[in-house]
Amino acid sequence: MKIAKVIVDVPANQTDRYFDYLVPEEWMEEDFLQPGMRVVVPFGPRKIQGFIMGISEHTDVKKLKCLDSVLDITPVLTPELLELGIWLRETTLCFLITAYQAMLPAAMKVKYEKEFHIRNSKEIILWKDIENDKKLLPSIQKEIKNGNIEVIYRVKDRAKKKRVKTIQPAIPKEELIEVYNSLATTAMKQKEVIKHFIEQPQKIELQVLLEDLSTTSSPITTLVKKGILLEHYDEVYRDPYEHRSFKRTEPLPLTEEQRNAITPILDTIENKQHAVFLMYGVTGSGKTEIYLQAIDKVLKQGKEAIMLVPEISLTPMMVDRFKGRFGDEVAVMHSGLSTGEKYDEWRKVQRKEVRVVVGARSAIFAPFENLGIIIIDEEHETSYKQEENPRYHARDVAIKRGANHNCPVILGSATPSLESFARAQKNVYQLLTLKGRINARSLPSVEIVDMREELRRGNRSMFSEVLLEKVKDRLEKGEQSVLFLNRRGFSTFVMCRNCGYVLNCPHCDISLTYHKRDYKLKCHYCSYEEALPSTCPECNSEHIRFFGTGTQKVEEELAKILPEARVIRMDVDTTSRKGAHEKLLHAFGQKQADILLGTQMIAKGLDFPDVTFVGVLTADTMLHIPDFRSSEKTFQLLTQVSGRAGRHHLPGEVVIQTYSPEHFSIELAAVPDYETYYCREMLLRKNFHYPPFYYLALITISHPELPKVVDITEKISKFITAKLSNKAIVLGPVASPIPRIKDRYRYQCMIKYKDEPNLGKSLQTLLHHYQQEMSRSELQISIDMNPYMMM
DNA sequence: AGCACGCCGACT
DNA sequence: GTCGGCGTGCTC
Repeated sequence: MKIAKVIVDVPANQTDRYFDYLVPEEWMEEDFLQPGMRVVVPFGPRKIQGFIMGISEHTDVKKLKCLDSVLDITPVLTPELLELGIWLRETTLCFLITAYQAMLPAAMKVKYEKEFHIRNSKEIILWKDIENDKKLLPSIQKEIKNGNIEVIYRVKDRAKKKRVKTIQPAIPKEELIEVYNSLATTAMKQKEVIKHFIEQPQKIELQVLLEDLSTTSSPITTLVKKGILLEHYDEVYRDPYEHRSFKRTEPLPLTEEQRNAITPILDTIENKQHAVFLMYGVTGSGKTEIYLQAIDKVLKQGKEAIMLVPEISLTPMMVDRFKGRFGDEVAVMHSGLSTGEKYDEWRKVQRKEVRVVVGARSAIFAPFENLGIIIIDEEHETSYKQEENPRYHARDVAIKRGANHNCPVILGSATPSLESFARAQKNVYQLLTLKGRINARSLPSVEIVDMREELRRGNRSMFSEVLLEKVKDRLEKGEQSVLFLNRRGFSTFVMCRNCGYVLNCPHCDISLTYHKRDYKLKCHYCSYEEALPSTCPECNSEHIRFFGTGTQKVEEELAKILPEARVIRMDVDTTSRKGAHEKLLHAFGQKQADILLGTQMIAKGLDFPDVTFVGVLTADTMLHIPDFRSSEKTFQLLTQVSGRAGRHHLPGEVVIQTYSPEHFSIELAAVPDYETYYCREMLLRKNFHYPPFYYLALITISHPELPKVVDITEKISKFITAKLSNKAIVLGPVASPIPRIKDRYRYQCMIKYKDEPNLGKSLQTLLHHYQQEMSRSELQISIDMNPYMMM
C-alpha cells in the first residue's frame, strides 16, 4: 500500500498540513508519482488541486480516499523548490499552498467548476450560469434531494499548450503523382494541393498552406479522408519575441576596474562557492557587461543563471542585450506577457531548453536545478518585495537559493539599499566598487532650485525660471527634455475656498484626485469615482479650487506656456493599455516629442541620446510620506533621474525644484555622494531603531467597525509585548497612515527587534487564535515580516 | 474555502 | 409542531 502526502489548495490555517491519500494500483509503479506533481484529490464533497509532498508506506488515517488524477507527468516543483516553500512559510508566515502557487505561472493554478447533471439525460447545467438565478436555485436543490440531479465538481487545468495543425503527405512522391493524374479536372483545388506536396513534400502549417494556395480547408479535409494527406497537431510556443531578430553581440573588453570586480565573482563560480557580492557602481560604469560575462562563464560550466530586473526596466532594450548575447538560451518573464506566454516561457525552463532567465520578481522561482549564478540588478528597488502573501523579498529568496546551489549571488546598484551596504561594510557581503563611468563621460551638472525663493520673487507657477529657460533652450536646439513629477492625475486634492471643505473618498480616509481627461474625481485606493461638483457640497459656494500638482496639470500648463512643444505624458493612466508603455518610449526615442513628462516609471533604464536636460518638478513629494525609508527613496530616485541626462555625446544638465533644498537626501543626490548619504542616514536609523539596526514586523488589523479594530489591536500589542524580551520595541496600537480603505478601519502594531527567536512562533499563535474570527467575521490581520509599505 | 451538522426563533 | 437562520467544526 502506498500513501501520498498531499498539500491541498485550500489556503486556511486548518488545512495547512499534509492530507493522506491512497495511491491507485495503476500508479503504484516505482517512481511514477513524485513529489512536486500536481494532483486532483477528493476533499469533502468536492474535488480540488493538490501538490504531492512525498510518498510513504504508512498512515495514521483510517478511512483513506484515493487520489483522483494527476495533472503532470513531470513534477512542476523541484525538490529544492518544495523545500524553499517550507522556508517561505516559516519566514513570511504564509500557508504552504500560497508559497507554492507563487512559484508557478498563473496558468498552473486550476479553475474549479460545479456542474449539475440531470439523471437519465445528457443535459448539463453549469453553476456559473445559474448561480444568480434566484428562481432556479430552490428547484435544483429539491431535485438534488430527490436524486434526480447529481452535483459534479470539475477541476480544470488552464495550462493549455498552444497547438497548430500541420499537414504532410501520407504517401510517397510517386503515388502522389499517380493520384494527381487520376483526379478529375473538376477537383482543381485538390490537384493544386497535391502538386504542392509533389514539389515540397515536407510538413507545413495548415494556415500557411491555405494562404499559399489561397483556398479553404475543404479540399484538404477530403484528401485527409482519402488517406493521401496526414494531419497532425504540433505543439508550439507562444513566442513574444517571434518577429524580432537579435543582433549577436560579443563580450566587450573590460576596463581595469571591471576586471577587478569580475575576478572574485569568476573565482567563486570556478570553485562552486556560495557568496554574496554587492556591486556598487555608478550609472554607466558597465555593470551589465560584468553580468553578461559572469553568466557566460556559468553557461560554459553547463549551469544556469537567473537575472532579476525591476519590472519597469524590463524594456525591449534590456531584453535585446541578453538575447543578443545568449540568443535562444534566454527566457523572459514579466507581467507584460499573457498568461499563455508566461506559461510557455516557464516551460522552456522546465524542459531545460533555456539556461538563462531574465525576469521580474517572481522569476526568482525559475525551476532550474543546476543554478550557477543569481543576479539582482537595481538591488535597492522596492518592487522586489511582494506586497501580498507570501510577502517575500526576492533578495532573501535569491540568497537562500544561492546557498542551496552553492553559487554566487550578485546584488548590483548605483545606490544600494542601506541594508545591503551595511552588510557589505560588515563583510557579510563582498563589496565590489565601480567608480568610473565608461568612456569617462562626465556626470551632468545639477542645480537645486528653492521654490520658496521663487514664490517670494512672485513666481507662482510650478516651473522655476531656470527650469523653463532650460526647456526653452533645448527646444530651440532640437534637443530633448525629461520632466519628472511623482504624482499622477491633475490635482492632489480639491478644496472649497469658501468653507475649507476638502472632497474625500466616501470609502477611504483619503482626498480625491481630479482627473481632467474625464472630468472625474477619483480615489487612488479604491475604484471610487464621481463627477466633479460645480458647487461645494457643504456650503454651495462656487469657489471650488484644485490644489497640488499632478502630471495632467503640468501637461496643460506646458501647453499654455510652450504651445509649440510636443509633449508625451507617461503615467499609470496613459500606459495601462498593453504595449502602451513601449509605444510611448519608442515615439520619444524617434524624436516625435520634445518633452517626456512622467512619474516614477520614466526614471529607470531610459537611455535617449538626445536628452540633455532633466527637470524634477517637486523633489519633496516623496520625502513627506510617513515611511522611514522616504529619505532613502528620495535620494535613490533623484540620483537615478539625474543620471538620465547627457549620457552620450551631449553634456547634460539637471534642475531639481524643491521646498526643502537643505534636506541632506536632496543635497547629496545632487552631488551625488552616496557614501556621505549612507553615513548620515545610518545615524538616523540607529537613533530611531530602524533597519538595518533593527528588524521590523508590521501587523495590520482591519475591520468595518472602528471600536473592534482598536480593541483587537490593543489585545495583540499586549500579547506580543508579553511574549518578547524587553529589548524588543512594540509600537501600537496606532491608526495606519491611511486609517480607512474601502470602508475598513485600519490599525497597526509595529515590532522592532534584534534577536527574538520566539517571535515567529508567537505571531503564529496569534494568527491561530484569531483564525475563526478572521474566516467568519470581517476581521483581517496581515503580518509583514519585513515591511516596505507602511500605509 | 466550502459544506454539513446542529441548535434556537417565527411561522403554517 | 416544523422551516430555516447562521454559529461550529471538518475535510485524508
